[in-house]
Amino acid sequence: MTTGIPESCCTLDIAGQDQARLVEMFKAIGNPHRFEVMKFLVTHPGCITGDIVALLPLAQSTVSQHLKVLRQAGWIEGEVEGPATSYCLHEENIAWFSAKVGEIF
Amino acid sequence: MTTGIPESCCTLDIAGQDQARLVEMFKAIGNPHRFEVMKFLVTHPGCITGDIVALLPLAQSTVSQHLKVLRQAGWIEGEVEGPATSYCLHEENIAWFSAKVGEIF
DNA sequence: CAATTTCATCGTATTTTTACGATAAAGGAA
DNA sequence: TTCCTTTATCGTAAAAATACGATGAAATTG
Repeated sequence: MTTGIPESCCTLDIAGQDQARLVEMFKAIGNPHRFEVMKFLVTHPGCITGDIVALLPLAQSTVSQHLKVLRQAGWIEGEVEGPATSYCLHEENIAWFSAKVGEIF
Repeated sequence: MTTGIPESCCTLDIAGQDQARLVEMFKAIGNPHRFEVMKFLVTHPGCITGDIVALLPLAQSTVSQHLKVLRQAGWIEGEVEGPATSYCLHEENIAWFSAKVGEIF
């Protein structure tokens, strides 16, 4: 017996905490500047805030804010190294994101 | 010869129009209400605006606005049917999204 | 035709996001 | 210690997103 619902291109079979976490990741990466930061980190892992400030046409404080959004959403992680902070992609969370998107889309 | 850059969990190998389009899709789906609409459409393809209004704790005009955002980002398509509008997932665009995310993450 | 249903759009208020300059904290260099 | 570098945070202004009620257009109903 079938449901009568035609097959869909995706299931979107997700809910609760997982859904909220995924939506927050979507929101964080759904900004052109922040997406650029992510791209940059692929080829410049461990770079410091100043490198990212140089990349973007934005003030240092604004970049710092964008980095905070990416960090809180789980896309990146920052490590204090002396007076600087070095950033890397958060590989574990990105893998989670990739897997979830693969499951539901 | 290698680049000296350690392997990454993703390539994010995308640019230009494709990147802009993808970021806009991320942004549109990065909202809890809009994500719920997408989930609903999986199981209720062809439903009308009023069905979605009934789903969300929002005014009709607000829901209409969210539907517009999803439509403009390419997530859904609406078809006027008499006085109503019926909505479906935009399968082609969703397939594009899924493929792109799969490529770069 | 008149009344009703459905929904997109308009005008507007509120909230959130984005952006900047200034400041302060923390570490390294002189 | 005294500077200098680096960067997060604070305060605030501007822009964008979100939300609502009211209105009007379009199609169906009576």
